[in-house]
Amino acid sequence: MARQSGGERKKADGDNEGRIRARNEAKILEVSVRLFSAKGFDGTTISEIAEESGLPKANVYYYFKTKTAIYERLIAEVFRDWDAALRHIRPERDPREALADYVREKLESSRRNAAQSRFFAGELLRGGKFLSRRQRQHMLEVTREACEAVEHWISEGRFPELDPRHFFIMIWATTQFYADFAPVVAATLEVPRLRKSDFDDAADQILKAIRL
Amino acid sequence: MARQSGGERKKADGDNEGRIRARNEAKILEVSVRLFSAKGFDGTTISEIAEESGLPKANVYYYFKTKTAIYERLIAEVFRDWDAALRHIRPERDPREALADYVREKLESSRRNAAQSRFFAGELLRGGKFLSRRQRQHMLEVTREACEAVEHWISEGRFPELDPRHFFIMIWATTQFYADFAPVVAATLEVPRLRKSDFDDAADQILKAIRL
DNA sequence: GACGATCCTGACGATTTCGTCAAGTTTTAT
DNA sequence: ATAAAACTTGACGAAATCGTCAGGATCGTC
Repeated sequence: MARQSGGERKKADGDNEGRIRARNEAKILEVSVRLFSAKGFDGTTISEIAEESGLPKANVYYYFKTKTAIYERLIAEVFRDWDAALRHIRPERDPREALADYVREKLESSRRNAAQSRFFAGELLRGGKFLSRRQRQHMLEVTREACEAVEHWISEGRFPELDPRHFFIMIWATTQFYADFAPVVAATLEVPRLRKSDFDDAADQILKAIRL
Repeated sequence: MARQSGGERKKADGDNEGRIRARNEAKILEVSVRLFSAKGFDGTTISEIAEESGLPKANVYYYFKTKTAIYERLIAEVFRDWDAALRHIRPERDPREALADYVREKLESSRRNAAQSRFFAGELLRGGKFLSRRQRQHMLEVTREACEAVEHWISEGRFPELDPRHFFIMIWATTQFYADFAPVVAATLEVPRLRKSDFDDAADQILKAIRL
């Protein structure tokens, strides 16, 4: 796609060209991810989304054909960044450093996008019915690659002899937990609300707890 | 089978005394926990619960005043067993053994009661709004006690110097993950469905991965 | 065998939700 | 200026849901 290069900007005297759609869709999605993550698919109504977006309901339907369309769009968006942090896991890197970067980035991104993270967790908890075959396939491939990197480390004796798949499951579970179940974590840590420093502590503790 | 205890029988020409209520409530709860865990509170309808219970809807309302009442009852039931496995963590035990027992029991119980586990996870994911103050308090106390045991081990140099609270969060997160996000785990392990042996492997790998 | 308690049930009403529509307004391009 | 495209909106219809109710069926006990 990316043909028709050269001048992307047209006239654009003000700065509105197709902007209205972009702005309104963004607003709807932003509100939706929060509501879906807090109340689930069925618990969220379009009227509510409309209200919190500052748009009349019929206008929401102008931008999205159905409630499911909004949900699917969100899945796709969240999924786009799913494996971002995993890119740190590469065979040529130092295992310790790579892992530290990975854990820190995963924690930080789930902290920053807590609503997205919870939204996605909720979807997976229900079995991930909205995930397309293509998306599942992608998850699988990325995981395989990361496992290969770990196996490479193990073969060189730079990493403990663990099943990399279980190892990654452990890391995912833990890093997700802090953002997704924040109230439980906060209660456990006996703080009113999780702050960045709690996430930093988490990263340190996780890395320290794992045999490396 | 083969029950028909020693002195259990009352008069009970048949064996119905208050049994009908017990049986029907149990059936309703059993169906509900499955449906709630699969579709959430709002996504589950009373008609559906009725249908799958083999009862007419009005009859469900005879046993439970509202949908919320069913949900709250389930929370209470699931919560009753929440800390069962934690009882293995006691200061006088050997840390390694205690932890092994704990991890194994937690994994096994979430495997055996997957629907309950997912149901509870869903509730916590949404912020645990249905948990009573008393229940939260109980969680906190039990956690504190377990942390004290770990601190005791640390003070004797029998355990790595970790923050026990983060440590337990890590264990909870990981053990829950296998049952709650079973489809993701199965995909990662590249098996069609998780079996008991996968959970056993998980326990071994978790215990092996943690620095002890 | 009768009588009170427990259990069962079809039909119903009030409300809410999704999604549509047709008619308006604003923006953009020529 | 003008016409097409993009956007906005109040009102509406069909369907689903929660929870109720009044009366009938069964059960347990004397």
